[in-house]
Amino acid sequence: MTFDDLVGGSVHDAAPGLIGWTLLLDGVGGRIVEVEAYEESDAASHSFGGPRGRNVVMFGPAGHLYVYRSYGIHWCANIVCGAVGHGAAVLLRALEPTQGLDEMRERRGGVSNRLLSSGPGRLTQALGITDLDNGARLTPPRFRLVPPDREARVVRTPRIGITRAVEREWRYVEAGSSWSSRPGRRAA
DNA sequence: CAGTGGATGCTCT
DNA sequence: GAGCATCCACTGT
Repeated sequence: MTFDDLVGGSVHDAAPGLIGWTLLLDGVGGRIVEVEAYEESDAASHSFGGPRGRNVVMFGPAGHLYVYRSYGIHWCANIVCGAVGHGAAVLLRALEPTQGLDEMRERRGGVSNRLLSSGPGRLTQALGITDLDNGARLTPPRFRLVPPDREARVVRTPRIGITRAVEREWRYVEAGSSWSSRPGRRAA
């Protein structure tokens, strides 16, 4: 399975399928251990109601980044999925840091390894992703996506921090990972 | 451990 | 003017 095939299909296959892939930006990053799926028919999604304003990238080609500002302070990054015009994306919620830890620590203000990239806002800060990357293609030389070297076991839970469509269990976490945004809690 | 509240800017009503 | 796809510091067990 290539990255293009994975993200080019349904976001509901791409989201769990991305667990275990390694994301690198200029050689800094790690294993994807937590994501959430969003799509157009989903009241919690920025793409709900069609392409307007900040969400237009979600309706573009798969394999590009959709970056938005969260709570006025943080950046959050998504991988656009599915066919052009469908408004689907996978929110990157946590990485297990594997490469460039010194650089991540510097960008994150010297926090512990556990907090380097375990959370959507932390992850973008650790990798240096900002709105300048909105719409960027996830291709070399800047970005690299490396397939899993072993099969990841994935568990499914409700999404975090939303108030609408809360009954949809579209959050996916690597089973047993201590690098998710809330390890040690329910369905980490 | 759990719970609360502040920071801060963009989108939508 | 309200409401966020968040994080951190602080409080109280």
